[in-house]
Amino acid sequence: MEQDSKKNIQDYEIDQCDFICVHENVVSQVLKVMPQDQELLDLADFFKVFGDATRIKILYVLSQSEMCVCDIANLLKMGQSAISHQLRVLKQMRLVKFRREGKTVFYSLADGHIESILAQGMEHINE
Amino acid sequence: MEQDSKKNIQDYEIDQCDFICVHENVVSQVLKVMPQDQELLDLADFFKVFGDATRIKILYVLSQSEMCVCDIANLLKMGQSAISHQLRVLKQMRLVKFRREGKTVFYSLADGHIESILAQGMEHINE
DNA sequence: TTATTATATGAATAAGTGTTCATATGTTTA
DNA sequence: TAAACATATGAACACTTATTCATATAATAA
Repeated sequence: MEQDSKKNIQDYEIDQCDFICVHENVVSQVLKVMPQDQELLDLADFFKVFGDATRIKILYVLSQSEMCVCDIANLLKMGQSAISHQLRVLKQMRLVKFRREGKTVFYSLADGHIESILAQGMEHINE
Repeated sequence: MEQDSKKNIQDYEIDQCDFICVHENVVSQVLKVMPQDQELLDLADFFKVFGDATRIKILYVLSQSEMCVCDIANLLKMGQSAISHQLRVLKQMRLVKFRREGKTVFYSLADGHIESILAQGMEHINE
């Protein structure tokens, strides 16, 4: 009996640690409720967009006002190309929207989520 | 008069765009309310921690239950060292806390903010 | 003490990312 | 039409970062 039980436990265990130190009950319970791998990858990609100072600054200034590329570049004291590249990233992740007016393109935040997430982040770091 | 005005405008403008395309009123207004540069850098660093699939997964499993390093490694099918390295990052950003029990170290989420931010991210990507 | 186990960490490597430069696209004005 | 302007984009380079490997540290058991 003792031996059978041990055998089964080892069958479940993956060889990730060199030795057996797994709390089976916890692991199997959490495995059940784990979202699909792809969803967590998407979530990481979403937050990755916030994880860059330039993009954070862009999002912040856009939370104050709609703005064209050149305005943003001037505000952040950065090149137009750098800003344009980052706006593309923000666009792809649907964090900003834009409208064209002649030669100028005005960008703005896509929705209220963005400001809300920024605010929560601020709360955390100011604790 | 006309000339003086133009001169002043150029004084304000930074040479970020090749040509003058700045909306001065917007730019100067937003400049007033911009947080300190360091605060936005910290905010980016904070979100950077969420911008990695491994760390997102760790945060997710810890949102379900306190867990030891080996448990996490098994759940994510990754090496113990990789998990340990990432837990250090999470620890430094005060996203997880830990308690020692003999040889084992149990990690858990530092506070409720974390789950809240994860949930908001999920909302956005599931739209 | 020594052996075993759980975790931590430094170094190395591979993969990813942000900016710059040059240039292309698209719009307006002359 | 050509010239000027605002933005977009591909390529290159420097920089960052995640994982692995080997090893160190720390706690327990023999």
